[in-house]
Amino acid sequence: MNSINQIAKELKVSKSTVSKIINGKAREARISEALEKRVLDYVEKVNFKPNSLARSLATGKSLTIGLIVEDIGDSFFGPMALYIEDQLKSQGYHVLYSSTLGNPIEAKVIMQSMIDKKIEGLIIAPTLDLSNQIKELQELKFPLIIFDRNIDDNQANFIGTTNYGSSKLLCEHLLKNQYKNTGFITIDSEQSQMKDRREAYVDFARENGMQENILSIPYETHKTDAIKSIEKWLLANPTVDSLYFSTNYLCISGLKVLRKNKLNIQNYGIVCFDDHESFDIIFPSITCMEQPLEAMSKEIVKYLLLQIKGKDILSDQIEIPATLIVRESSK
Amino acid sequence: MNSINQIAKELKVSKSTVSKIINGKAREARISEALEKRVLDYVEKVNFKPNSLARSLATGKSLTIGLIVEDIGDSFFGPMALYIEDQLKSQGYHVLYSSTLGNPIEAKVIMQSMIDKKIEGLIIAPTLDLSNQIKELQELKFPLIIFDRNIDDNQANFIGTTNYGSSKLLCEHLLKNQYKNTGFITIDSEQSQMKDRREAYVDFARENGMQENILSIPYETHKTDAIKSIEKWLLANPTVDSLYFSTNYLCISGLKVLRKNKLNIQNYGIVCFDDHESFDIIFPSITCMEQPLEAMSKEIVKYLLLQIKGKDILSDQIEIPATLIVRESSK
DNA sequence: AAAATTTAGAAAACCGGTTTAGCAAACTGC
DNA sequence: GCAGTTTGCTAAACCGGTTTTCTAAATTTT
Repeated sequence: MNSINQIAKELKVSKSTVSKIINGKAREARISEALEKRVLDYVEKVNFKPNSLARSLATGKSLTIGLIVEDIGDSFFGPMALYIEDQLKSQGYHVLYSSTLGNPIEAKVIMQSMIDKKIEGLIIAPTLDLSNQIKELQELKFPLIIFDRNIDDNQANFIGTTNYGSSKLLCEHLLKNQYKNTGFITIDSEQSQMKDRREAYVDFARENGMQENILSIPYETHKTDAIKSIEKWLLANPTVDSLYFSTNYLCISGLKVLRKNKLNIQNYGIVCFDDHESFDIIFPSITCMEQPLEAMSKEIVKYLLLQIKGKDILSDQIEIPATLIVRESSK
Repeated sequence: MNSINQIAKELKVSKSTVSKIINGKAREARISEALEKRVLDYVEKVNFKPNSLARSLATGKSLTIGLIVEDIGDSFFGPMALYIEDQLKSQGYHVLYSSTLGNPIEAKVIMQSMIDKKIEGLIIAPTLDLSNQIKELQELKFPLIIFDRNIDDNQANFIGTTNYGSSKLLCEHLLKNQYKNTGFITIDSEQSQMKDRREAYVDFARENGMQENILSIPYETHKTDAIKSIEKWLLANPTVDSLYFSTNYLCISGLKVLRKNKLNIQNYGIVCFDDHESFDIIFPSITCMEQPLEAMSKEIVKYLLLQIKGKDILSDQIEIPATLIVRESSK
């Protein structure tokens, strides 16, 4: 390994001189072009790369951003992470990411560990129970973006989609298509995006004198045997004429149930919050609200950089509209 | 912010003493229990967290692993990343990840940048054209795992699935079910996993005197308008009685084409390499080879840690069998 | 031609830790 | 009771950079 010290020794110049030249500050440090060239040539020759840990320690800049999601393998967070990374990369930043799997204890450990690593900003889809940690960071004026789901009484920058409004649009869409008794299948989560979707359903039902049929599946089981609960519930609620799934994976579970029980999918109106790769290849194709992934990721990066550059913490709460994609399942 | 220096000054002890106590080396450094307690209490009180950049610089250990995939938003790499992260986390490591999107130039930049950040090991699904960089690392005895697709003449540790063998099994499966003229739809990629799958198809066709029908879609277009090429090709090859898609997203594109053209999916036998969430909710459900994601990620982490701990570079080439999942589409 | 500036680079301090060497006091052995 | 050890801790060197301060020589000013 070669260090700036060795180079200095080899060339019989001072390490500060080498440092300045490497960082393109030769002119302002009034270093002769001859020496500059000599150093740069040598650096090139031995393929010297400065140790970025040392550099970060000295400058206080790590050029690293933390990204904490629920599950990087998920069809929402995975693509979001890709977009975010792509944009941050073009600004010279690296991404240190981690998945919480919804566990607040794990989330706290991850946050602390990232901060210990001197990340310059944090983008987080918070688990429940993270308010204190987030507020601490915010008081320290630490660049911070909350996304996807909000926390109570949030003073930090938030970026997400219009969960309440879009959820109502989905309900409305079903009613317009003559579905008058919608079942709402969701997970039992107090996360804001889930609460908003549910509230909109409830409000809509009340406003229109409709029956409220809600299946709330415990959060922990949602990806394993949610199927069983849905099955039981569907059989117990034969009068329901349409189904609104609050997430795409619940919808997929629901579709499996319908297939398995040889229930005719076409007898139901089906809508879902969030799109999925499979929704337009199956029959009937599934009507859904498509979240604005790219637009959200752009705002996230934009606001984070504003905070980092401006050293001013922002508290804008931004909701980008989702798009209703009408397909066969709701006709 | 508080540093070890400030703590030392505050408590009027030497910083080396503080360092040793913080690192649990009080006993072996023969520091009295009284002093140890006094320091620990103070550390607790001011909530001191050592600067991990400084620590890494001093110790040469960053406890960070680089993970380079093609696309973190993909249904193969996303879940793989989750598994890998999860296991590395339990060993105290962090993950610095990045997506190449298949671009070798980008890949090189990412590799260099991760190395500059003093990662302790690298897990990479290489793009083409990365042999030199990889060999350099390997000569430096740098802990390194190649996964998913291999590189030519690889001397480094490789972990993937049985692409050739499993591909043959898929062909065999179709033949056993009386499909005698299979079309193979793939991307025009020289990556090893793709080459292996294609070769198996070609070999099988020759061994059984079957016609070879291959559609090779240019890599760049594969996720955007692959659909058009598939459409054209299908219409131009009416005698094909079955379709073997070399990846799940190609299969999804293919299914869209079939639907769009009102071609009866059931007239074809369909198989696909790699499973997908949607394959058992659509009709007909799709027969596929399921890659052993969890098993592969376990081997990856196991071997990487062996290299890191043992300081011995391994060159085992490991292929974990994929599982044939028979569904309706091939009956 | 002496004083004041400028030039070109060296030296030193610092970032915040770890690690090795050093050292006075207390303890042991004979 | 004095050398040899052990104890308990401090001081200094180091990791590999950046940044501020310093200085000798060259130039300019007056």
